[in-house]
Amino acid sequence: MTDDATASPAMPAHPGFALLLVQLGMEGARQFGERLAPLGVEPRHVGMLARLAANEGRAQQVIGELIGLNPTQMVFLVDELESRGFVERRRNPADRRSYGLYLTPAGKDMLGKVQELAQVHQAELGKSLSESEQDQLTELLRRIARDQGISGQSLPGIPPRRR
Amino acid sequence: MTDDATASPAMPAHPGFALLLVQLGMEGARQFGERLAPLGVEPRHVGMLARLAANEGRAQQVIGELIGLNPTQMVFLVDELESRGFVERRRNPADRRSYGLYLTPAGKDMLGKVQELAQVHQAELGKSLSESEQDQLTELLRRIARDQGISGQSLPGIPPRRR
DNA sequence: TATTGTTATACTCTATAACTATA
DNA sequence: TATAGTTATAGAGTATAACAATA
Repeated sequence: MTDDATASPAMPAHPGFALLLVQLGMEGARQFGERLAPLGVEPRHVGMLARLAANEGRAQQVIGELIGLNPTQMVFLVDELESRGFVERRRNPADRRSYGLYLTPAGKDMLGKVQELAQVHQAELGKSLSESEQDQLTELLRRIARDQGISGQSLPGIPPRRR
Repeated sequence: MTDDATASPAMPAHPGFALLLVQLGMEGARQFGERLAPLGVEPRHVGMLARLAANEGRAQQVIGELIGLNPTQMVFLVDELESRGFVERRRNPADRRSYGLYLTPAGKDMLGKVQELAQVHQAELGKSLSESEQDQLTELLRRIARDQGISGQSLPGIPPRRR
């Protein structure tokens, strides 16, 4: 484990919701990653694309701060997205040290596809529950997330800047 | 991420339960790891201890199979637990190539403490919900876990043997 | 020859620090 | 000198393959 983002409260026959959350979170992430693979992107790319869509034109390191990635990590991630044609670096004429990051049309297409995929993924994951049960679940999880300081903008898989 | 067990379905203002599960799973695991730290153990040790308690005396590689760890990983993990005095390797007289693994009294103590900690952890995580809401949540998550083939014995953080 | 456990090796990831070009 | 971005380097983690002892 990296920062050890993995845990296993001891294992009773009927696990509590804390252990279930970890198990389901990891399994869900894994499945989503598999669904993503045919599109030629990985989970980390998706988080970046989504963030970029909301912050077009801002400098690389500024966006890195928002996501919780250091400059080095940003370089590699943006390199990957640029080589795939999803992101464009444009020099800032006012300060030629910095770049503004922009989604290309292909990047926007990809983001749209990914969002569709996310819906399919969630439907598959929740197939055992009725629609109203899914709403219930969502509501309960949102309450926990809110009280744990997890926003809709928090990116899983990208550790928030520590210390 | 490792096997990239992390995902981020694109990020709407009101995230669905699939994204919430990943976010909460990772955050919960992280918090549990922090609670564990003062005891001198890490999440992976805990999963191992729990598995061992249910399989005392079986050979190292047999238990590794159960958990989904290869022989190399088992050596390191058991080394760590042995150096902490929680696990004992005993030669099998019938087949002197293999060891049986046993929890020491200290190991059982530690497992007990960890289980208490897990309860505290879950109480903290669920503090925003009433008791009946927590039961509801647990029930909904169990249904999903069952249909996704996740057993109470599945260890998060230790990828199940693939292929 | 096959199997248990161990050690050695290579590969990936991550984090830190050094470098460049602008300011 | 300070900052944006990049590159280089070192450490941790993981996976594969070679190895010694026993069967």
